[in-house]
Amino acid sequence: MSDFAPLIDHVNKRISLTEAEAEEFVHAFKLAKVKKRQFIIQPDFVPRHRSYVLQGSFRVYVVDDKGQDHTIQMSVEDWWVSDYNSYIFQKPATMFVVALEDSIILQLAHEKEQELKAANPKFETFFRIMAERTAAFFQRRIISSLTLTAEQRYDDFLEKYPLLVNRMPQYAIASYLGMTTEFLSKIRNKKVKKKS
Amino acid sequence: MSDFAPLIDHVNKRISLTEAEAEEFVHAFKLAKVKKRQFIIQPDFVPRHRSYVLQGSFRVYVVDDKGQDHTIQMSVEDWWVSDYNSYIFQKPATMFVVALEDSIILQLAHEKEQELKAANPKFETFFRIMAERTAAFFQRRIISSLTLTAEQRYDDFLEKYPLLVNRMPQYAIASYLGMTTEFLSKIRNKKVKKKS
DNA sequence: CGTCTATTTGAATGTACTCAAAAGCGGTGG
DNA sequence: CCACCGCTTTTGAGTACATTCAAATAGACG
Repeated sequence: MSDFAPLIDHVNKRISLTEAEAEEFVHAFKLAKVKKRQFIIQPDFVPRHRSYVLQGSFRVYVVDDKGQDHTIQMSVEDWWVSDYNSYIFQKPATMFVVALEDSIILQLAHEKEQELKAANPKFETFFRIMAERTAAFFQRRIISSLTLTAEQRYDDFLEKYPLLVNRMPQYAIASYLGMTTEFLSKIRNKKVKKKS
Repeated sequence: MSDFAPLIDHVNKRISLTEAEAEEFVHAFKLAKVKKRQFIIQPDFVPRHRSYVLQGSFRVYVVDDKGQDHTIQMSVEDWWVSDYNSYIFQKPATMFVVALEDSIILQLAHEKEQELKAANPKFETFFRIMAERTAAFFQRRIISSLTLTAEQRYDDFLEKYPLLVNRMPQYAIASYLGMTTEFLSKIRNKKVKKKS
């Protein structure tokens, strides 16, 4: 039961549930343990779940024609993780989702999500709010990629996600911000010099 | 009444409404005519509506520190237009939304939207689907900005929105794709030469 | 401790930008 | 209906931000 407490809190921040509703909601989820370096989503397979991270961290990335990979999302505790497009539309994934540490997640199967939404309009509201926030989040990222230089994007990232900086590998952050690992390294090094 | 037909069709593609529901839905909207170059959203004002475009076209853009503007969205018939973040969270806008042609829109006030969602779970579902598609759309754009070169992004745009290419000014397309007008002009010119 | 992976460093290169000026185009008024 | 004005697009030269490639160093894990 206590495994589900963080998820219930998470949902209650967005809509307010009775105890029975909370019970019903979390009951749709399945606890899963994932080892470091294990993939929970791979290209060409239809993602059957979206997952709420209880413990650990994940990286979502795509690989382009040249074999370079680009981080689409990083997830830690209290975040969700999936190949958004593919999960929502139940199409074959185009992304990899890999655990960066040993992790524990709560998985919601796509059909269970449909049942929840059909069963109670409150749940429908919850997923609507989730989607809106996701869209808002993505849009902010688009704006930052259009308006900022590589160094500014990194500064922005530092400010918004100070905790992620020390937890995620450099190459993940660099490719999330749309630059090479080498260039991010140079930016960081320049900053260290400036401070002294 | 027939003014609302395209909107009803639009909604019915995503959820199915009875006639009475369709009536109730569109009744929340207000028809507005907008002259070319007129702004329907400006920074610092809280956007009171989101708008469905019946006729005409709009450009949504932000202006950065250096005074350069970046197109966030372009909208034509059967699309929605707003400053997404600001409308959803009812915060002061950070974007400009301007009519590129004389246009006709159906405006939905934020409080009316809340009433619709509260009145009928189907409407809640509709807005959830809208938000999901918006998020999916934004994510595709993030991926293209991370993985493609300027020329590839333009090719991609040509393929996805052949109709917009001839209707939108070059500078709008260029800044939507994250490049300068000059550079897009050079890309286009290079293609013309190749063809001959 | 040794191996594998991640990060740093440097030099050469490239993609896309800046700035400036010319050309093209469309709308408006005489 | 033409001529002009303002805005958009084109063109070119010089430049900058960020990449590529290669090699060295540091760090993590078994």
